Amino acid sequence: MEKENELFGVKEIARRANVSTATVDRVLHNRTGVSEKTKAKINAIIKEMDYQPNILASRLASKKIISLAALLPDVSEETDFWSAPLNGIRRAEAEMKQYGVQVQVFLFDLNNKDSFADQIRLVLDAGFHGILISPSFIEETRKFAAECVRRKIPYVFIDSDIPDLHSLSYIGPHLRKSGYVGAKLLTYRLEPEKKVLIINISKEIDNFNYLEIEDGFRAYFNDNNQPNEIVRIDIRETDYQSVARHLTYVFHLNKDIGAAFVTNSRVHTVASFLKNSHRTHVSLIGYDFVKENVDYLEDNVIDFLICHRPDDQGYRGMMALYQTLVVNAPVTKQNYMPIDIVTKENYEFYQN
Amino acid sequence: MEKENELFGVKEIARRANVSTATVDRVLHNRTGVSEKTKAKINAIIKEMDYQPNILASRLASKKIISLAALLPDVSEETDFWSAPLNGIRRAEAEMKQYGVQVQVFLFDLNNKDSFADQIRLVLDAGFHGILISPSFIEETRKFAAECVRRKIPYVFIDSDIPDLHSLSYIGPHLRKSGYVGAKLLTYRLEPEKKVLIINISKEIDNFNYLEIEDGFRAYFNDNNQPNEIVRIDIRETDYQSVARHLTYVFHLNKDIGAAFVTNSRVHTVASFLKNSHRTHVSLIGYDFVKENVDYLEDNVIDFLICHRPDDQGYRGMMALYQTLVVNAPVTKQNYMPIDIVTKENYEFYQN
DNA sequence: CTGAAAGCGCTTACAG
DNA sequence: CTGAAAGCGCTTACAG
Repeated sequence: MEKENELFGVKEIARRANVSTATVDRVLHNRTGVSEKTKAKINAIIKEMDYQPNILASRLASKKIISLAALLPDVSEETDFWSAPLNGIRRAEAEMKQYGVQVQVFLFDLNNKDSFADQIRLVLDAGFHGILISPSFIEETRKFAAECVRRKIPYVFIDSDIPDLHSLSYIGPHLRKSGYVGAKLLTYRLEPEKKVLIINISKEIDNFNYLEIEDGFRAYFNDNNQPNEIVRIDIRETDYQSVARHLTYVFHLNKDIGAAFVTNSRVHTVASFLKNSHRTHVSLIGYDFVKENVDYLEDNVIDFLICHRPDDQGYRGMMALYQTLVVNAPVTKQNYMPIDIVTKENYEFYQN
Repeated sequence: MEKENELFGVKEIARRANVSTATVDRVLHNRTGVSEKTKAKINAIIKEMDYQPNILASRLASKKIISLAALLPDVSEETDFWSAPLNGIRRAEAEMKQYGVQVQVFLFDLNNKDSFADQIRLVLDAGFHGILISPSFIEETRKFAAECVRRKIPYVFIDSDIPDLHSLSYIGPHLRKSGYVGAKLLTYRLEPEKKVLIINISKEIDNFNYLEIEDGFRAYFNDNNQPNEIVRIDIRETDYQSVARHLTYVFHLNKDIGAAFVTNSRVHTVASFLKNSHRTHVSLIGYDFVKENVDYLEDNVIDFLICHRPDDQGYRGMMALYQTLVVNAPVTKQNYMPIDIVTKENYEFYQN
């Protein structure tokens, strides 16, 4: 007598199709070596059953380990911002380890384009199954993306996006909107005759991110007919002395600056200047939950910090790779993070 | 010849202890029927190996399904707030299904204490392995907790906490700090001679949550020597007519109210009143990302909404139960959610 | 192009 | 108190 009860999963498919489970497995994973005819029959049954593979069993049986790489800027003296995404990546790693997924982290120097290119080489040569990358330099990233496409390796961008590069997913802020939010906060209590200062502190001349933010910032002024005059300054040296020198000059030229907006995490340098020069009445807004900035929040020199959940970016970036490579589930291409507003009063609950 | 290569997991433990894997399994799960001697020997080996069980294999082999219950207020005409935690719970459910975990949701009427008690009965009688609950009514929750403790069922509170009830975890806001943040935002551009209005709209007279929030709100005024006079009103009927009547009266008595703070999600009712009575110059802050409130954000009547990631609360609440029951990992007892500030400019990215 | 058999690391009756 | 054996739902050589 044959077994009467319905079997589960691949066995049931095999029974119905009158083949072995090995053949079912081949079809399930699009492997070669199955006749079109049996393939069609099996696929029909899979559809009919609305078969959902048991990932537990799959990962348990498969000895193949999946290896993911994460390519991020190193934490530097200047900023520990990137420790947050790294945390998120580690969190994802812990969860995925169970499923036979390994994670390797590669760090580069944000002030050194060559180190970025070098690490890309390393990652590419090591043959990872999926890659998370912070696309800090455009041209190098472009080459990287082309190579990944050629090798069919999925890759995810976090923190900033370069569109049209066919990344599996972008996970990070909508920078333009983020600048828009900055402008709202900055003008919320600003008197109409006061000037507003946009400060851009960066060694990279052509950083597209800051331009996006500034664009959004200005858009808010237009959309809301804000009368305030906007003054803008680019500072190419990031050390305190240089920043202070430039700011002294700007404040000398413009007596009535009521608020300042810094387009990145270097806002603490400006805070330091404002404090030293007794200008803490100037509203100050900038980016990122890093220690130096939080200290100036605490000190009432920085009014608001805008943040984009950096740890979640790392976590979700890795999970996006996991979703494609392990679960074989679809992934959203654009994942804009919330634009969080951090103040002296709520920062203690922000980081988890 | 014996097998030379080291085995993995339970097999290796069994080999070293000279017992069968069944016995190892018994020790691993604290089951009865193992002599103290072998138990000690096995435990020593487990420790020595720093053995980590493979949860995949465990869940796959075990036919036992784990069932979790979630007990939440139903979405009502008044508010769809609770759809967000429910979403998070569903998200958790989808992830846990793989591991043989089932989730069942029980809904009660927030305006009906009896329905809360009824659902508690149902949940308790059904014999779930773990329970997530929104402890909306104190006394009933107290009884519920006692019963769970007696039966050794872990339970998690979300959204609001009742301390000293031995819940596995609380996941939700620090209400006092949340009120504090509200005060900061409310006073940020408030002129010193203006009055501030605290509005409490709730049928429940003794709702401890609102008192916590108000306490934090007032604390900010003290800590920062805010000169503004605070006017306070309790409204026991939640319909628009009643609210409008009360507010008309308060605004009649106090000509110089510059800002209003509503201690819950009914802020949209106040917004509606302010708009209808042409008082939109009054700054307005309240709670929760619900449709009606977002509409008034969009309309510039509500200035800020404070939110505590309701979907994450549901998700993390279920995950806490999963951690104890399936992974057997420790769980943080207090999980304060971030106090998020939502504005017209950033709300579109808030909900995911 | 296809299948029989072993195995992933656990758990579960069942028998003693 | 303990163990042999079967099995969870897949995947993987290996053989044909």
